[in-house]
Amino acid sequence: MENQLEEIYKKLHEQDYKITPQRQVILKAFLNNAKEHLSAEEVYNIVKGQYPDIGLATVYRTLDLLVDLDILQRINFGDGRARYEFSSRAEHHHHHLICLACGKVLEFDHDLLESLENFITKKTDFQITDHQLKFFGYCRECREKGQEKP
Amino acid sequence: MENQLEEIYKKLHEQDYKITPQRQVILKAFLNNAKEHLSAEEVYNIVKGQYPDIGLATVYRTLDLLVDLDILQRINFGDGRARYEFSSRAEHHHHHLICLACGKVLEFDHDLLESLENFITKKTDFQITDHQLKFFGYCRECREKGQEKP
DNA sequence: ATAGATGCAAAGAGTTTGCAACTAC
DNA sequence: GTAGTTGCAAACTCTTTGCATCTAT
Repeated sequence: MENQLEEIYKKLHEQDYKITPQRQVILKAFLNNAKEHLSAEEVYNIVKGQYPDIGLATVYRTLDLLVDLDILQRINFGDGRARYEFSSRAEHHHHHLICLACGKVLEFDHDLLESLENFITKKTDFQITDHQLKFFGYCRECREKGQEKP
Repeated sequence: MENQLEEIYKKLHEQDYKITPQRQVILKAFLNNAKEHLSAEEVYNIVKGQYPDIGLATVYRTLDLLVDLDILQRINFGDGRARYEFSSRAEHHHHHLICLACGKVLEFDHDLLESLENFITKKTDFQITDHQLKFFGYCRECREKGQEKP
């Protein structure tokens, strides 16, 4: 986990990007909240604690950079804002279970979509580099606490 | 195809929604462009031809209504705007192949995700009602016309 | 007749950008 | 020293909302 940060710094260095304190606190926010899917605003709020002068624009620019460098992956859960998680986590493929009642996002590990990818590429000549599989439904907690949403 | 419209009108009637000319032209826009994944603005531009006084807000309100009634399904392809397709098409499940170079969205028919849904529900106690599977990559045309994006 | 629907303009939310000041290298 | 980065505010894009007017039933 700690040398994940070193590797990222190295990657930034190699591409002549500077390792600014702002970028450091943003990366640490993701490391410290590895189970979350943080939005730009959530990152901003976390990071303001350690670096109060940071601007929201810097957060957006850093997130864009990290996505370009394939360090973060941008995901959209349909709640009107982009969310981010480490790409390295996406490599051991997991899928997202999005609760339609409370909006919570659970994860489910599952690596068996490669065969489908190969099949599709064979059939359609579309070269697949990545996939995202989302399931929508209702989590146990929401089903238990009343049937507001069946 | 034509009685699909009748069914939708019936559904609107049953729920005491009025069948206004604006709603009619919007629905027809989707019927006439069944292969597209139209955005609100695209619908607006199509529909202005037949009904020049229509407002963009009406398009948004109608799309919301049709999503609520499960006639349309809202999809997000990561291009910063919501897109829509008939839910009935989603029922015979197909997945979206999104080209990272040109943004084109191809489709691939495939119905075999139910077993995975059942497996996940069993494992996690998350009750799944729907899923969305997107593949990202490069279409043949973009691969052929130069390797701008490898 | 009347509940619901519309068009317009203004407001909101999320994100991007121009620019002068700053800083990691 | 300098190219790259930052914070701020303004701009932009997509979407939603308030309200007076209109209309399908």
